Amino acid sequence: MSLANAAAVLHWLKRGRSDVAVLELSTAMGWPKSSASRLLKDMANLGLLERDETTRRYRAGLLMLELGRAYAAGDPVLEALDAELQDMTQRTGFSTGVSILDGIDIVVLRSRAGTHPLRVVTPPGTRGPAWANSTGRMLMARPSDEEIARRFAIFPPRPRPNAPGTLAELMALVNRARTCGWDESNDESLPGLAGISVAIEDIDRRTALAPYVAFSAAQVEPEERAELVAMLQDMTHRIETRFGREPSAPRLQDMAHG
Amino acid sequence: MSLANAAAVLHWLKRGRSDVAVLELSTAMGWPKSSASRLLKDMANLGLLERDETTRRYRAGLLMLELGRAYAAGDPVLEALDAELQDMTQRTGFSTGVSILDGIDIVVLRSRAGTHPLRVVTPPGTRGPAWANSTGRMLMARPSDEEIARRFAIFPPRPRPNAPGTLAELMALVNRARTCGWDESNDESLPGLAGISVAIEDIDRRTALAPYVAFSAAQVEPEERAELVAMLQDMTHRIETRFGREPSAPRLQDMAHG
DNA sequence: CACCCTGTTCCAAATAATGGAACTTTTTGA
DNA sequence: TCAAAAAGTTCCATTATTTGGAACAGGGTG
Repeated sequence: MSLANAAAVLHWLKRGRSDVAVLELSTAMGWPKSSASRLLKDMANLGLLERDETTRRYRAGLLMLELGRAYAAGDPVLEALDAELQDMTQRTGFSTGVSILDGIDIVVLRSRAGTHPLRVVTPPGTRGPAWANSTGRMLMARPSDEEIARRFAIFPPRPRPNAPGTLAELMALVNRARTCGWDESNDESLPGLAGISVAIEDIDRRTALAPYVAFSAAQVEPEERAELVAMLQDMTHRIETRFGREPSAPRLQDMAHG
Repeated sequence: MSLANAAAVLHWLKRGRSDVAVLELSTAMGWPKSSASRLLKDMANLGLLERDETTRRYRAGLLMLELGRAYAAGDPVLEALDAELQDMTQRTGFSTGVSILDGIDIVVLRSRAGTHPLRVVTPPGTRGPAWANSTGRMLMARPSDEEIARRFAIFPPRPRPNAPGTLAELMALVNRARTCGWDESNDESLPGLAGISVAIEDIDRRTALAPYVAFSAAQVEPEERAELVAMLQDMTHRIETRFGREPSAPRLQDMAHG
């Protein structure tokens, strides 16, 4: 089934290497050399891959870039968030973006780098650990406890010591996010990286979107963080009312946050 | 041949609609309903597409976003350009980016929106007419005249009155770009949009990259444009020397530019 | 120059894709 | 509210395509 094999190649390219050689693929997948060679050649001819003639290796094609751009393009809630976040980055200088939940990961849909010296760059398409992210936990506020428990049946290793390492620890954070309507992370996924996020329901796509602000953990004092929380909550409130929906989350509470 | 059909679906999604329904695809491709239904379902199961359960329509999947991000990621010249352009946007407030040539089109690889009120937003993956773009003409400075003539055997319609409409007009602009080492466009592809760009060889990828600045045509005076040209040329000069190559293009000349 | 490593081509056997028809579900409109 | 049309799905025998071992071709290296 060549389609399944082609999809396997793409998924394999997604996780890890940016490049594939024929023999590499052959051994990794356990396919005969001839099959690997033929499949890669066919995929390149169809525009799914590109071939570097000098190294004879294959990489993702331009088609992927173009299709990736179209992902979620035109979604009204997402576009509205994106526009507001751009203003927020301009006013505060911090990096901002929007993520969604995919299994136990978050995937960045939109982002822009801040103007502060320490730039946090997570371009659209970046995947990260949902359990070690404020965005991930805000998005996990929606699914039921059972659903979350099922996804984390085997709990993944902590990316950093600060991240939750057990289901109980994660659920504590998720519950905090549920009651407060916002969440923050500190040095949990990447060294020195901190973030604050909220969440908003996207009716069209039947998922939730999590707008976020990211900054250096050492860079921002608690008072300023409270300010950022308020900005994010005001933003979602504005957008929810604009799209004729009940503002869902409570606003502006409990800045102590544990 | 299911792989070819799947690729056809992806290319079809790229050009135009963001959505496909079964019957739509069936009629567009001339396939039986059953084949269209099966293929779309299979592609969704393999993660190439996503299905909107309410509308029963299919769209590109997350996989495409993730593979798109990886496109050209890690290419040293591209990353260097991207970093420098980010500074340039911060200093000047204008939108900047990097494009490549693909046939008679340009495709944006990297971009960021400026801070000026009129924002020119062309996210990575955006395709545009190379003949009606300063970036496109800078990139066409490399191929031979014959090669260009072959690509434009049938000359495409002008996107705007200002754009070249014949091969002769295009070649005049390309030759200007060749001698000057930079090019500008004014209201040629999109109403009121102007841009300036240069080009740099990318040895690794065996293509040329065109960094650009984009702005509102009415917004920027000739003196400031000269300034922008100098900034772009200094940037490429810096990068060329950093990567141990002869600076190729002449610098800082003929600002009148026709 | 010969060897090893990687990639390509070939062809018969085996497997998976194809498309018409029947069937189910959703939408339309009277 | 209900019937008819439209859109989508499933089924299955036929057909065509994928598959993989083996032989072949480059190309770099000692």
